[in-house]
Amino acid sequence: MNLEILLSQKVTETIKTLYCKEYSQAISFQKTRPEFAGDITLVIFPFIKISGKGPEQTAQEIGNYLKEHCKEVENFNVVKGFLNIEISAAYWLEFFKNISQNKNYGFAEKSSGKTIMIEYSSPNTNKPLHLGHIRNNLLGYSVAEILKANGHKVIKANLINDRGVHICKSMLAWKKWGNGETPQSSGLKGDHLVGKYYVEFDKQYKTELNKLIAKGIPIEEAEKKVPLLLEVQEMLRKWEAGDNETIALWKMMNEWVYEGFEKTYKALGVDFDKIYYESQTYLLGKSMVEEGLQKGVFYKKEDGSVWIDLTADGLDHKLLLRSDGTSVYITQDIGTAIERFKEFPELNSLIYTVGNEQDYHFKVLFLILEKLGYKQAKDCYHLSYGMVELPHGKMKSREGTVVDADDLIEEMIQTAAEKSKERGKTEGMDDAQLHQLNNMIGLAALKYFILKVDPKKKMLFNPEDSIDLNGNTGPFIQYTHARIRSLVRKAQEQFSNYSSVATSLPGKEEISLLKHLYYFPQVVAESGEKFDPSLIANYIYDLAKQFNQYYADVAIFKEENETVKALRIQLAEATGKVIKNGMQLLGIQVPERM
RNA sequence: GGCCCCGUAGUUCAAUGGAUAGAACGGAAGUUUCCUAAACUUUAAAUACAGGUUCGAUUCCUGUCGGGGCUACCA
Repeated sequence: MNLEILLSQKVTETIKTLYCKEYSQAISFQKTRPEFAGDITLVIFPFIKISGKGPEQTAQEIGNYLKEHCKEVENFNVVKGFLNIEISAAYWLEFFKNISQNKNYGFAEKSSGKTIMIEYSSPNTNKPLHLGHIRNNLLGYSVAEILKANGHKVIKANLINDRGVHICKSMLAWKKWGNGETPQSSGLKGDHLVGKYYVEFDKQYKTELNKLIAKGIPIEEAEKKVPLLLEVQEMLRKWEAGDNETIALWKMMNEWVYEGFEKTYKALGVDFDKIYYESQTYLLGKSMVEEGLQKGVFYKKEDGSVWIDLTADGLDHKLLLRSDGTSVYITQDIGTAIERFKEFPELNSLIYTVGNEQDYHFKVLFLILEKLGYKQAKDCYHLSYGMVELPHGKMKSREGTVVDADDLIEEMIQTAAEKSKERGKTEGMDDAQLHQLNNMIGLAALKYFILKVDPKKKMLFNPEDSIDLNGNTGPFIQYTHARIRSLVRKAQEQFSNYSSVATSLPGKEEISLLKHLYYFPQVVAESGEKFDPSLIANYIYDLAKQFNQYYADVAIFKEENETVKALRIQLAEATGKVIKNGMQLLGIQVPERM
């Protein structure tokens, strides 16, 4: 049984017996700080009103009672208002027997019966992916894995932003200045080729804008009159009208981009169950605007544009349809959401993995869905993550201040390869194995670097210093795993008996590792509730660190007592398993040797 | 201007309202006849400022200062 639940019951019983009062509130425990003896700590302050005594005396009394009446409690000590409880080695041994037999330790055993759709990635098809997208993809993928581990049915969705004025910008620039360049003719990856023209558009736009400003036209007015902008708007109208030539160009360029994305996704190790295209959902959004108008939720201005008044909810007026009848971002999102409600009536939750710069957008979106009468609006959740910043500020695709995803992945693999070579511990591996290992290590460094940070917080990436491979990093954890596997291999060769059930009581060092393993299921559950992979990342790091300490302190194979030796090897093996399972939830693979 | 988020060692990150605020990198000093030194050990170094709430505040509230985002007929 779970230790906290067990002790909670005992404490409630204790209070009742000692002080003749019911304590109905939840009793909370915390981990005992390492500088004190004990495994788990009860904070006494909430009980002093009931006991009518000082914290130390209350703690003594509760501790005495627990020690006498609870066989799991071996001993206790009191420091100020804290009751530090030592759990018996016998309890830890029982616990260990359970986890070493459970292959999926930490993961939910039963289905929760819930279905959750998580949307992530959602790229625009006008430029290649950059570091910001990497955070999005890794976060979305990891949260999906974590939710599965919590017993939910998960649908991973990718909504491709394949249409809109930004897409037309790349198209127009290519049409004007591309001279028929293709991925084949240029040797460029498709998404990079298209991105090149997106940047080109911006460059030309600015040139034209400056010409207008030089003529003395006020900036605000000039911005709307740049010929290139008028052309691109015309192109969007043609696209929405189904103009053959425009559609053909659009299809061709989007195909280039998809081929490029496919490679990046594969390199990152992310995947999807369901792909949506905005080009196929925006019309539904438009019809929803009609519906909203009829219901009186929306209103139309004289110029024909459609709006919603959200001032009563503390927000602003929001545009839903342009005066020329074309749709905007939120129009499409309304359509997509409603389509999903209809397609998956069983959906318990719909999670959008999108950066926090869109907090306002999603607030508005969910409010509109609610006002349109969709009760599923309350099941929608914006998984809002912080931006990845560079030392000089935000990344901007148009201005070319981006860290390209493909470049960064390649660079990390290179760094890993150099380090592997330098260490020279991989002899006996053929080229393919070595390549696979370096891939694994390079990606672990990148993924862990991003996922160890609380998703809600913005994070900084400095391209000048490459991502570390030592310290609190993915490769550190991988290394610990490789060491453990090496131990286990050796045990299998030299000591065939090691896998028999452990019978030796764990010592102090073993218990501190066991305590750590004990918390894994709780961490998986909490990270699932909070949609926060960083909890798992930090947990695994602490576990690996603790194991390395153990490894340095205790010589496992030197131990003469066979049952003690067996316990240690099994403990190492269990630790390796938790590391592997935890890293899997982060989308990170761990090697058998490195 | 309005709304939202954030200020923790030199740097990058931790800390359900709990004990002496943890790590990593970088700095200083050590550990290899022993299971993988991508490791381990020791060490210096931080809660922007001012109030409030309480047994107790990095955490909650108010204000000041500083940073970022949104406030587009961009997405």
